[in-house]
Amino acid sequence: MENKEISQAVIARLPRYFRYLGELKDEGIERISSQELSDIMKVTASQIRQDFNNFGGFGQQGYGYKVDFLYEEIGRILGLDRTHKMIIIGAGNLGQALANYMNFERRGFLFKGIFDNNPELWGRKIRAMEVKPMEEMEEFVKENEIDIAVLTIPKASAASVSERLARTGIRGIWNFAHVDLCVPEEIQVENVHLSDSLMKLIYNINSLDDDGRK
Amino acid sequence: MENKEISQAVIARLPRYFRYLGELKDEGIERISSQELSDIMKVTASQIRQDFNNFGGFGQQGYGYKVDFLYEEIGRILGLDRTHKMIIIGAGNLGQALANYMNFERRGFLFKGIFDNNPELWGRKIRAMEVKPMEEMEEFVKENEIDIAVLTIPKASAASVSERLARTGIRGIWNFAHVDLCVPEEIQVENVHLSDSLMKLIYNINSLDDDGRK
DNA sequence: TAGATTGTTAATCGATTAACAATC
DNA sequence: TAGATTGTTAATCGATTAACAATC
Repeated sequence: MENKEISQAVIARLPRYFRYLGELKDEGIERISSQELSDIMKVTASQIRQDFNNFGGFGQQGYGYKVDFLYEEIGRILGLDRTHKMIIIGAGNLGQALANYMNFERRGFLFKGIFDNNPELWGRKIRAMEVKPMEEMEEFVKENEIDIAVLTIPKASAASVSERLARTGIRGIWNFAHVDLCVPEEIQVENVHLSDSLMKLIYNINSLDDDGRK
Repeated sequence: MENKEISQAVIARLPRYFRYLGELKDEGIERISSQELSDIMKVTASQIRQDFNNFGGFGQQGYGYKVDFLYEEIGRILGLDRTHKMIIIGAGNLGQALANYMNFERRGFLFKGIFDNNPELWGRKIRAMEVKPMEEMEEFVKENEIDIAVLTIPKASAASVSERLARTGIRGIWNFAHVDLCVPEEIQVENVHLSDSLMKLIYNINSLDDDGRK
């Protein structure tokens, strides 16, 4: 697809563009200029044009961007035109919450299985899926050509589970465990460290009230 | 506390330092140099020293850093030496998962209430807390001096709820709703956009397999 | 004291913003 | 054609890294 390495800063902004364009589309808006989008999204028009141009010229001089087309293109860039098969590892509260979140399916994220090593949970149904024992994980990943594993397990077991996953040919790990995983570089890891996020919020709250303003 | 504005890039790294230092502490390690920490954390020693020095000199030339002391200091900087009162708005799967996550309490994050506008959930117990109707939110925040609201509600209601929250004197919003909130600047917002995170993972997976390597 | 390692300044790198020529 | 707005180059800004003097 794209070969010139795109910076993670740009990639991190794509889903937000995608979200706003989707909303514009739903409102029936057909065209938008970088300046108008800039006003709505509170980022510079310059950045918007730079970002889009990393992937080719999506606009038209003197006219702007076709909302529909741009939305589709960004979706394609993000890989949302394909489906992705996922399993959840750890059927605790968070694992179940993610499994039950319908909106992921709308975007082509398909939950195929959920695993836990607590026998009490085995067989319990979560959205058409039965919780399976961890022992069955490797075979399941291979048989069902799973792309992504969602790790919602305690930090203590994350290292060993991710090693096991690495040997199955999985391509990405969405990691909610509170550790940094160490996996071969052909496996992508996206971390969601919730407590880090909360700590950042706390810092910002406290830094604000010292001098009133920021 | 600190007045010279610290960049968000630095602040975002603090929780990770805190985590590694906690682990070192648990292992009984007393001192560490920026170079050793660099090896473990895979960031440059230079960055580590720069980051710490934003908040004052925590080390000692020729010796390094005292793990214990540094851990405490970073905890203090992040505000983890105080307690923070929180409510959860939206008692769906995610709201319940967060409510049940014990580890937050260990760090001084205290869940004081959980609200939902679904009458079927009212009165249901989640960890010593009864789910309350949304109508009681404002009064509850004021009476209990709540600092932070966790928004685990659908995007459609996020705007109106955050407006209501803004009038209660809340200081921060931990936003899991998939929209950008618009609140007065004295209220800090920390977004956790799960689907954005997942899209980023998808992009990185796909960008990798085109040319084998990155 | 000699050795080690910080704190801090200077150099580099990368990302953002500004400007404008190209062009629809 | 004239006006608008992109695509893209150049300028700026900020963050990271390197280097080294200060000092424990």
